[in-house]
Amino acid sequence: MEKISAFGEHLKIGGAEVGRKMSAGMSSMSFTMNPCDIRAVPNFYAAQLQLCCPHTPTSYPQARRVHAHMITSGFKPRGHILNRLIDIYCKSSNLVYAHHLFDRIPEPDVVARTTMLAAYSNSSKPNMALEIFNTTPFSIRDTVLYNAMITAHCHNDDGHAAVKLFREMRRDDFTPDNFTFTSVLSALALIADRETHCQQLHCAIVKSGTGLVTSVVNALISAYVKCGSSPLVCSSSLMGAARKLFDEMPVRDELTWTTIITGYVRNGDLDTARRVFEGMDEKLVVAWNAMISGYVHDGYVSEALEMFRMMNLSGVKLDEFTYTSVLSACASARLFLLGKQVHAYMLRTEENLSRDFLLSVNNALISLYWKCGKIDEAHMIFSNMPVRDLVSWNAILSTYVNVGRINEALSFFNEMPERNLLTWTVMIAGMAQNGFGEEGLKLFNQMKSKGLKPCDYAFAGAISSCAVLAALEHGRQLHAQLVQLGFDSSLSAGNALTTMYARCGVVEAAHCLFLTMPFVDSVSWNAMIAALGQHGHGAQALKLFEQMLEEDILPDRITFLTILSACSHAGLVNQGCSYFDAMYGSYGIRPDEDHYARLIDLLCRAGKFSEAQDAIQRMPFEPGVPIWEALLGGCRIHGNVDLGVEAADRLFELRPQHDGTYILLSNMFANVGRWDDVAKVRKLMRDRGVKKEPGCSWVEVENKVNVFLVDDTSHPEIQAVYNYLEELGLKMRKLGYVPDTKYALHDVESDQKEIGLSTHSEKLAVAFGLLKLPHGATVRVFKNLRICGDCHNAFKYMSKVVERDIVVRDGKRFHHFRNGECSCGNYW
DNA sequence: GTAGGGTTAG
Repeated sequence: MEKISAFGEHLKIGGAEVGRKMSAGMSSMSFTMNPCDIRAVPNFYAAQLQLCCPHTPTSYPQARRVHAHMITSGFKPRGHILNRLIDIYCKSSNLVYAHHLFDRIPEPDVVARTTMLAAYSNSSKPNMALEIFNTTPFSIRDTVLYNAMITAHCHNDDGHAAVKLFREMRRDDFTPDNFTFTSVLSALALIADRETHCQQLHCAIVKSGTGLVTSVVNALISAYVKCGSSPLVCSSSLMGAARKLFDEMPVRDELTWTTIITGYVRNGDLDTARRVFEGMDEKLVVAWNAMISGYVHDGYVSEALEMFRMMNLSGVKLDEFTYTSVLSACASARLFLLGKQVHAYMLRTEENLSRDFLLSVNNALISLYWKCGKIDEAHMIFSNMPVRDLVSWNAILSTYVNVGRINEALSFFNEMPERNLLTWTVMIAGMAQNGFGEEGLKLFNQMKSKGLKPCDYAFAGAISSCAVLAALEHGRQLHAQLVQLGFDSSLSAGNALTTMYARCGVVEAAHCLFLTMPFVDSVSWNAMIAALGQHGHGAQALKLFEQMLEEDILPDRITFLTILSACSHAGLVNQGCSYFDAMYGSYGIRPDEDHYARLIDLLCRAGKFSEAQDAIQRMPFEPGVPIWEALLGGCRIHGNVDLGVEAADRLFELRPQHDGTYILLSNMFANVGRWDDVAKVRKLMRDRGVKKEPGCSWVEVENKVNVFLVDDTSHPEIQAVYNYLEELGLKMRKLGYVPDTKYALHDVESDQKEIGLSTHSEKLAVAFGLLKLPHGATVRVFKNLRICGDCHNAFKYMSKVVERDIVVRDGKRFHHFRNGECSCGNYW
């Protein structure tokens, strides 16, 4: 035997000298063999490859050196040596190279096939994995191959396929082993009707004799836990089954403990999770992390931070999961300084932070910064990141979406190297929140055409888009799809549907939905209270609010905004004022400018101008646009010209290009017959180049949206509409309707007063709806601007003449006209 | 050759 320390000098195989051709890198190798014995060669290579430890950074260069040696020496690897090479290439992410080798094997054995299959599955290439499986002759298949394919289906999020394959392998007499059970159990998390499967698998495991194997019981516990977090089953009994397994298993390992703890965390039982955690002898990082993230997820920020402190004291090494959870806790509690301290502590104490460590921490930092209102700083972190992943992109996208900087968000969206379901969902919801309903629906369809299956959040975004557009039929269709897909118990979708039905004018449907939702949160309550308020059911809105308090749901700033609006719409001044006082007094929520604006609105509508002015004086900040707008609106209703002019002046300073102020001011002058001032306002508007947003109304008929503008002549059936309006006008006048010409000025550009009135867009849309919708059906019309006073009056008469309900949503609120009355009680 | 726990983006 000859000791060889460098290839270059000595190695000869089969008489061929190969050493000089080897790369310099080979000189680091050292091994012993008999160069004359040709039979030893495969063993020599096998031993060399055995030294390459997969998943380590050196395995790939080592394997390449050995491989290069084979090539130059003319050795053709086969069997287990080839399989080993393929395996190392796969595990060091050199899939192309591995495939190249695999492809040249005339009849690859089941081991080579399994290796390649798993590699494709791990690299998100499910079709390639499936192809390998399907082309494997039945005669050489074995349990391991099936196990790998079941796992591949799991990686592809196809739980049903995994379960189906499990059934097939049993039918074909392959015996499931530990790996089979752990894999198929993890597939259950992906399917909806998992509970039965879980119990059946439990039986099969007991029968198979693997029921006491720790890894199998761990997977079974995990499966029961995941069944329990499905909203439609009784979680306590399933958690009970999981706990029984935990208590009775002979040997527990690290995974067992963390599985049961995360089980309790996921099922919202943090107290039990904590007790089990306390029972652990040696508390592992993963268990600490599970507890911290559980507390963060359920909003127990101080407990999460306390856990973090204790963990740090216990001497366990903190990892990126710990830091990201803690930073997320700081973000959700808006504890900006603490978050920065945690970050600083990490930089001070942790050494040699890996790429992945920094990546996930930076991702968490982006959301800490934006949630604490520091948008530019969040962007700075994003820009300075040496590597970004999808999470980073989604975080920065959410940043801009959430502050309503939709154009910037859109450019991030377009720039992103890859997108996932969450990306689309954020963008769709962002469009809807910012009033771009059409764009929201367009993105929703685009997402589907890319083959992505929308989740309930994505549906919620699309449904909100329908709410913006008042596209009731479209919204109903999405609702039907939700039910078909089994998302009908989803909280986010339910909340979106409540709002959609309300904003499309069907407050009854909104209420019905709210009452049948299996789970509700404060958003649901807020949505329903807002729905009732917008539709003029002030008393019902307040009743629902009281009910919310009785059920121990804490009101938030949004709740009070909706309550104050409801009081304002229904003229409930005293109640509104006392709720305003209770906000801080009883619930510790400081009123912000929007709350004050609603208070001013409430007071002004009731003509209490001195109280309104007092409130403005008392505000702890300078009044801005919402305050002056509310004041001007109230002044218009009550003809308080002096105060109105003052408010308008402030608005001209703050927002000179906004048309609404000019229109309100001009209407106010018109109301009191100050025509010279009306003319002055119109001149001012012209001089400043301010254009009035054209009035536009629409009505949905047979799933088609029909849009009407002022003096419309473009709609194909417009002549019939004009004729019908004339016919209605005669009947209305008989009942006492007199057109109010001063509202003609609502449309500043129209000089033909009475004619102008009869052709307001809302009148055209209502008439069209009455003509086209089935007899007796409620007509629902939507207008971009506030409804005109004369139209408001006319619709009251119209509802009596035609004996039908007419619902109009204008820029501010809903009006339900029935039998000569309007639900708004003439506040609008 | 195959499996199983914790994180950051709504």
